[in-house]
Amino acid sequence: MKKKNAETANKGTRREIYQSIPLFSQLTEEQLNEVDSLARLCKFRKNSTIFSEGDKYEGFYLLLKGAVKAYRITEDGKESIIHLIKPYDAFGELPMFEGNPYPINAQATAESSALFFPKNEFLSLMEANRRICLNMLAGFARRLLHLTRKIEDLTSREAVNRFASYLIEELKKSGGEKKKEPFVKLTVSKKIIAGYIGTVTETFSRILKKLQDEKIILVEGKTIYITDLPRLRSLAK
Amino acid sequence: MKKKNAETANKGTRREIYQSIPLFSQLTEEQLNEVDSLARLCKFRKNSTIFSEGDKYEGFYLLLKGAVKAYRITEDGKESIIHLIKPYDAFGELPMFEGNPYPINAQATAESSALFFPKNEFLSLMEANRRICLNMLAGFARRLLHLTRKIEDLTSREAVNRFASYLIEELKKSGGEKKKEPFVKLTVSKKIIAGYIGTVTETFSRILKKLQDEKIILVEGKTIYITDLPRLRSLAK
DNA sequence: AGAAAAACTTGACTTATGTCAAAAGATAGG
DNA sequence: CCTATCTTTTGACATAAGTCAAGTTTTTCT
Repeated sequence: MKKKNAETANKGTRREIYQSIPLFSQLTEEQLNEVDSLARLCKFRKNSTIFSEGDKYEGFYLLLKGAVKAYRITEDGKESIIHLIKPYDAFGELPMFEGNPYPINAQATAESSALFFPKNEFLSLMEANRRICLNMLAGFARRLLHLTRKIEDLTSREAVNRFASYLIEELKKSGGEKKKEPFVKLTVSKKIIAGYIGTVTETFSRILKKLQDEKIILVEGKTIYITDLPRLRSLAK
Repeated sequence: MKKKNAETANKGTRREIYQSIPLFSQLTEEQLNEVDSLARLCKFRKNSTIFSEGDKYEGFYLLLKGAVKAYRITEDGKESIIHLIKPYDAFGELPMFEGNPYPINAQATAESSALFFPKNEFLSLMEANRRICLNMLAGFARRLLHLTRKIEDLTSREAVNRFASYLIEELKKSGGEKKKEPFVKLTVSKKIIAGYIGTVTETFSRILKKLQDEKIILVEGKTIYITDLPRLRSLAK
């Protein structure tokens, strides 16, 4: 069966995966083995819910493949996207330290697989491993900084600028910055991106059109070619 | 001299202060002594800069008295307020774990005093004290959650609603929720609050007027009386 | 392949909110 | 106590962006 294959394949390369994740970097072989012994592989079909706001907290996840959106539903029924989770990002670690239920919803926006780390076991591991504590603190600090920047974005700039920032960030992540014809492949729907940059699909659609008219980007389905990186940069400021 | 007085007075009550701060709660007497031996009392005059973006990281602060704003200046010269720091809040801890300079500016918006904890000494203390690590993780987690909510606010709601949320939060903090005539005393200028809720003074001024016209609040200088808490709550949703 | 459901685009309209300008109030220093 | 500075208010105006509605395109599923 295909699934079994994927699973064993993953097991073979887990070591490498762990080492590329900030949370577990700087751990010894032995410590990585301990970490690995806690991990449980989970698969999620597209659109399936991983956890919901208010669910009893069980532990956190480390995305291996696919895409996950972390979101909340506001009182007036609108969806607010907090985070777009990419492979090798951890999610759902926040409640581990305060005994509260999950504070947000997590849904797979594509066929995904993730490692699950159960709360209590992981906490014991942390008790014994200061390195993991410090790494996790560093990870939280980085995220706090990132959110801080996002707030800045939301208050001080317009949707076009926020999208420009988003594109450049994505470009960096994919390493396609230096190519002569840089492009970004959208891994999630435009609706989700719109939500993430804090606007609605209609406005997002108009932004794409405007940027195309000005020959800054070229949209072909889910691929966005950046035809004028300097100007995109200046929009992102 | 007056300063000396204040200093010794603070020293006498530091124990209580530490115990009321989440970061240091659950520490033993002995551990608190260690913490205290690192702390250095600092005074800041109104409008003085505590640290600036890009400054070499030295350590973090714990505000005892006064008020501090954490902010950044965006490319186009506008100020984006990230955090309004109140007594017993810690600030400037983020870079401790990654060796980067201060990522934001901190300025006293009133006569303030704070305890300073130097980075390296505090890190050694953390090495020895898992409890502090876990408490700090919990603190970071709480702040991440808080920022998350703030982002939600900024994207999905209007300035009036954000201000209603702000007022209710302040009311909670001051414990004046149950009084028959609840009120909030603004500790910072309206300009700063406007920035914090993501708008400009003019809009903020209009919001105050509108809420007064609707007999939801009554503004008297720096004091805001809440005359219709249920309706304010429904605005905050 | 073909139908049903999503996802996306486009247009017309409304509105919250930012900007500029000017005046009124409040505050602090000499 | 008075002047200079800073904060807050008010008005007029411009505009980014949300909403509603109706298409069009793409994806998904049988």
